[in-house]
Formats: sequence, C-alpha cells, structure tokens
Amino acid sequence: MTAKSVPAIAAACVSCRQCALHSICLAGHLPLEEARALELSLERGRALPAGAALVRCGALMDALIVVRSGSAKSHSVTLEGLEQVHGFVLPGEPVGLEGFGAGVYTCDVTALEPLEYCRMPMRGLEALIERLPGLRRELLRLLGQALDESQRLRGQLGVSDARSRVACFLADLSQRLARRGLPSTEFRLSMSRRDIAHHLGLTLETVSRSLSAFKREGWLQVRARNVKVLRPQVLAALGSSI
Amino acid sequence: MTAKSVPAIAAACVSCRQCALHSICLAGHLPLEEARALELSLERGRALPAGAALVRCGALMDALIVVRSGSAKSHSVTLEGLEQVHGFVLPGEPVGLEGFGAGVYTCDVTALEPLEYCRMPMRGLEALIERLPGLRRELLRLLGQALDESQRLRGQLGVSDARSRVACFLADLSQRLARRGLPSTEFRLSMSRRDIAHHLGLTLETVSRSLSAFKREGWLQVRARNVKVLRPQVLAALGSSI
DNA sequence: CGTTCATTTGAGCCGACTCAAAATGGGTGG
DNA sequence: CCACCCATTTTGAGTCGGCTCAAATGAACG
Repeated sequence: MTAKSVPAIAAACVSCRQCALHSICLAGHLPLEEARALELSLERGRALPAGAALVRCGALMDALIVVRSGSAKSHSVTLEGLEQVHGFVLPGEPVGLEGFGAGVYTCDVTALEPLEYCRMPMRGLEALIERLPGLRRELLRLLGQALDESQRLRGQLGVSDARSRVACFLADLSQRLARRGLPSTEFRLSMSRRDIAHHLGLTLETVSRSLSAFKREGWLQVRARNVKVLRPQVLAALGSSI
Repeated sequence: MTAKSVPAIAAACVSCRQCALHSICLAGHLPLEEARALELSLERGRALPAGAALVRCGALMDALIVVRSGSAKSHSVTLEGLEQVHGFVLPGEPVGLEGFGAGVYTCDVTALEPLEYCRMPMRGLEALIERLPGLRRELLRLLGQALDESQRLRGQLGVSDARSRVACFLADLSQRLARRGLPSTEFRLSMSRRDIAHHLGLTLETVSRSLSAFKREGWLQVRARNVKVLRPQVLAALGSSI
C-alpha cells in the first residue's frame, strides 16, 4: 500500500493567468496595444533538458527568466565546495532575482526535469519599466516577496528541528502546487534527498529518516520520490508551529 | 588587559555620500534641479530613543526608511512566540525592504540605541521612480542585494557550526563598519547575546561560549559588549571557509 | 539482466541545547 | 561617591538530536 506513480511536475504547464508574470503580461490596466508590445519582446516556450543550466553563477543577468513548466533548483557552492540549495523553482516563478543586486547572477539554476521557460531581455524590460507603472510595481513586489520568504525560511531553520523542517518543506511545496492548480496531496518530488537536505541545512540521511518517520506514523505515503500526503493538517502544524 | 570602552555605533553618523541612498540622493546623472526636488520630499534627521519601533509588523509601508545613525534590529515573532532576528541595520542601510512584497511591513525594526533616520514617503517615491531611471535601478539593486545576502546567510547557517557562525557575524559586522569609515577592529556591540543568538540560530549560551573561546585563543578581546578584533584574518577565515 | 545510483536503515559519537548557578556590569537613588 | 539592584553575561554539568561512517536495500536505465 504505497503511493502510486503520478505525473511529474513537468507534465503540467501553467497558463499565462497563473504565471508570476501574469500582472506583467496583462500589464495591469494597460491598453491592449501595450500588452501586445510587451509580448513581442517576450521569448516564450524555450526548452531545456533535465540537468541543464537555466542560469549560471557569474553570468551577466541579461534577461528576466520565468519557469513555465518543469522545475529547477537554485543553488551555489561555498568556498569549501559544499553545495547550498537556495530554493526550488516551480512553474510560474521567476528565477535569479538576486541578480538585480549586481547585474550578475550569483547562483546557478539547474533544471531538475525537462523544463520550459520564458525569457524577457533586460534591454526590453528596462524600456518597458519606464512606460508601464504596473510592471514597475510587480517587479518590486516580486523582489520584496522573495526577500520576505528567504528571511522567513531562514528563521525556520534557526528554531526548528529536522522533522519540522522537512514537514515545512512538504507543506510549502504542497501549497505552491495547489496555487498552480496542480495536485497538491499526491505528487512526485523532482529533487533528490540530497537536494532537500542541502536546502534545509540537514544531511540526506536525516531527511530520509524524517520521511520514514512520517510514513510510520501514517501522515504520508512515500515510495522513492512519489509522495502522497494523508494528513495535510498534521504536516502543516508540524511545519509552522512546532 | 581587556578592550577599553569605545564610542557606541550611535556616536557616528554617515555623510550622505556613504548613505545607501547616495545614488538616490545624488540621483546618478540627475540635473541639479531634480536632485533638489528629491531632497524636498525626503524627511531627514528624525530621531528615536533606544528600544523604540522604527517599523511595526503589519503596518502599511508608507515610506522607505534609511538609518542615518545608530543601529537597529529587524525581527519578527514566530507562531510559537519565538523571536527570530532577521538582521541588524547599520547607518546608511535601508529598512523593511521586504515590505515591497505586500505593501505592508512583515517584521518589526527596533532601535538598539538612540537612532536617527531619513524617511521618503512612498507617494513621493513612486512619482520620482517614474521620472528618475537611476532611482529605479538603485531600488532594484538594493532589493536584489538584500535577497542575495539573505540567501547567502541562510546557506551559512545550514553548513557551519556555532563558532563559524559567530566568527562570520563578527567579520561581517566589522566589514560593514569599515565600509562606513567607522573603526572596524574595535567597536561596541549594540545588540545583546540573545539577539545575536536569535540571528544565528543558536542559544545565547552558545554565543557566549564561542566568544569566550575566541578570547581564550587570543583572536579577540571581549569585555561585555566591547569587542576588539586582534586577528581579523583568522575570524574571516573561520567565518567564510571552515 | 546486470550495472549504477539513490535511498533506507543501523550504530556510535559529538556538539549544541537545557537547566542551573555564579559573576559581571550598568544604572539608579541616596 | 558609594551601595544597591537588576539585567546581562559567563560558566558548568548532563542530555539528546543530528552527524558520521557503514552496509543493505531499492529503483532506474541501458
């Protein structure tokens, strides 16, 4: 009695309405012509195989990239050669926003599965920012939100134990999937235990043990990378409060 | 033979040239009249006593605030009532940038000592953003930089032990003081051990023990909140590499 | 069907936490 | 100026969670 194989995250593709660029594409209160002008400089539907680099650390940030389908991990390597995983990118989410800091990407973003993305060249973006107030606001909003999430997650890591972190990770992932209209209680993890561990400041063994513990207590089914959440409330409670 | 009392961070006040708003105030390539217009809507030199709130969680973000002198801590409270300290704000640094996410501040910022700050109302800011390309770029840069720093710090917390974190904290503080032209090897900590601990995901006892260990090994002098760094390289190495 | 990588599980150890008490420092009022 | 009080900081002892090292199991792919 285990979780059955379900379509990978890659199989689903958000519509423009659910895209993080939604309010940019539709450009708030823009007249139709302006919205069209925007889509003209937007390169859509580019594809990458699993394991390919969407963004490379140190490269000039010459475009704003948003994942359209599939998933990726944002990561970098410390001076000692240890990998830190900053986060996982789901469809509709922008990539490499921290590149606005220096105009250069400061981390790698790697596809975890076959992936599609949209690309908005910076040159065109800056010109549009000048004309479109909604775009300006949306960009600031995205950055502010990313900053808030990063700080909040860091707080979590500081105060919670291993099981809470894993629960928090699952709850967050589930919630983000739900927001995209994807199945949120039964899904396939596109990242390895090692990736999860490096994201949560744990070892892969500890992540595995936590998942096994959840399974043993009947809160979820885990079989390899297939997950089925049986007690969402319990996970959410573990993740956010204890 | 201990560190002598030195002026608190509060005693120093950055000039506009060292301010994070520098490129905003001078507004890049702005004609003089525009720079003057900017300073007109900028409220400078407001003051707060130690312990007062510079920003309150949940409050509407109606201005962009930059600390001018003194220092503050950015913090919030988890659901369980545990305090998490997101960071410490030094002169010249902006405050509450994550408020751009929802238009509402998502953390408290509290003065650690008597403090002065500048305040740029959002209404005026938005109008200026429309007109001044340099201001737009600077704002995105600040947000991107903050995001990058937050992610980088989170990575540190994930992989390093207690002593490395404390060393990293001291090295970072020292570097930021130096950038402001303040003494960077001998200074007074404006925050408590508890604040440092909650910032680094440790307990206050562990922070104290780490500082004592550094003292014992001759890397720095610590006496209450007065710190004198004797071996900057060692601290930096501990913080960034081990 | 075999190879290879990812994941699970076990045993033992170490560092950071918890609980507790002593010491230090800063500030206040007499 | 001094004595006192309070909060902060330091130090100690013991426990436990997560890490390390190691081996077995399971899954994926050609």
